[in-house]
Amino acid sequence: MKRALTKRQNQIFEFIKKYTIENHKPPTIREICKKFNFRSTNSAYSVLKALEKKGYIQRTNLKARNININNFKFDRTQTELKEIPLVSTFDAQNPLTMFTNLNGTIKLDAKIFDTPPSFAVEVTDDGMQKEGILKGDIAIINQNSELKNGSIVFAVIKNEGLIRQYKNENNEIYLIPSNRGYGVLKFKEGDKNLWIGGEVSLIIRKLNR
Amino acid sequence: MKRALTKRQNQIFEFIKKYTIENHKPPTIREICKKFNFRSTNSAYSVLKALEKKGYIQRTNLKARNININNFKFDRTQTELKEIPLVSTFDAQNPLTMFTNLNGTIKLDAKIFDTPPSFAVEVTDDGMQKEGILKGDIAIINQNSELKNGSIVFAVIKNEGLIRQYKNENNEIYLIPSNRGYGVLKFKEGDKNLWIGGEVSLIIRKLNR
DNA sequence: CAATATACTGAACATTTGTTCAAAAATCAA
DNA sequence: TTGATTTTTGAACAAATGTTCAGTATATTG
Repeated sequence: MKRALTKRQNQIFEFIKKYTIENHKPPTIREICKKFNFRSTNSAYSVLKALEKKGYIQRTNLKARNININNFKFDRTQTELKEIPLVSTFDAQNPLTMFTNLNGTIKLDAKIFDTPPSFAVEVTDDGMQKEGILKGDIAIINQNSELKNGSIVFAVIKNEGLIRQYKNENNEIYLIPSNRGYGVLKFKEGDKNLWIGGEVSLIIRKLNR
Repeated sequence: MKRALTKRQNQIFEFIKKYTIENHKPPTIREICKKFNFRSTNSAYSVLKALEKKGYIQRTNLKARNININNFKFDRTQTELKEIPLVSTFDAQNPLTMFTNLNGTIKLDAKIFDTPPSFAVEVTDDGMQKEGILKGDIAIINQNSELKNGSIVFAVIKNEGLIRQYKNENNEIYLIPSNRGYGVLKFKEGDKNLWIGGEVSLIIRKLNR
């Protein structure tokens, strides 16, 4: 059970939340001081320490604006949330433009991942149907995991995104569907028209849509 | 009209947006440098200046993490988390005992549900494989939704839990697998050995276990 | 072509920001 | 009351972060 906050601690905690919402970033210690007319930075600093001790925020030392507000007020277990963008436009030659037109974000319990995911994408075809990955599913992609033959990956071909099985043989990359109705795609390593976004680490399907 | 960005400027701009979404604060100049393997902080700094000049961001001098993205939509809606129990023992005659021996809990972003879910359960067989529900998946169950013929449900038969398609005809309940290797189960309505836990509203699958 | 913008390096410097130490007063619970 | 926690001050220090200067190189544009 989380310990209750004192009046002052709550004032400062509320200010931090408000500031973060309004400014898209947490305040610095001195900004807190200014708000509450503190003459010493330690006034705010010690309250931050108390908030951290009581589990309301998390911080890492020596970083500017490093207040992370814990979202779960009623939880005993410290749950870390990972917020990831849901991408909807693709460009193999400019993968980063994907993050311009977002379809919102998805928050996921970080503890269900071994390594943090990078982004989410909606599955657009039934090419991996036999693997149980269906059109309309949300695939969570891990951008940094090492690709092995057999990995299920998210690949962008020109302006289209696909989920396929990955195979690299003799500097040729094969994108293999599990469903016979779809063809195997073959690329030379380094082909500018192909970008492998990463490995699929999680599938989420909402039923009854 | 905003001037177009160069490739590099766009890469960095997109990184800033992604970072901000994920971390609820903009990156520092040195964090940008690290991402792009810049040896000089001025590499990132000068791009920031260019982005500002072209009207994509705004900055205030000498402040840490002082990047404000213009016209950027932040999803600041307070995410409500729903914590649901992951059940692992079943008893059709005493359904509530399921919640005594929990296998932990799962927290999910409430906004992805139309109606709040009741509990989660691990799928124990491949009886619904053709529906893309595989052994080992986590099924999120909605206890209160109305059952229709064709609904995918979680059913407890004696001490076993199953995911099946539901059909009620002439006061007989049929539990129908999608996979031929499994048989159709038939029960009289009111049979104490059968308890329908609810409708499956979400499927979560972790890959690479 | 010349001028301008872009893309980087490297090193210093200035400012902001976080941290620590010492201390005192106020508040609160046992 | 006593002791622990909280609240605040003040000063100094350490680390992070932003800024500037000088220089190289390439591409772009009028």
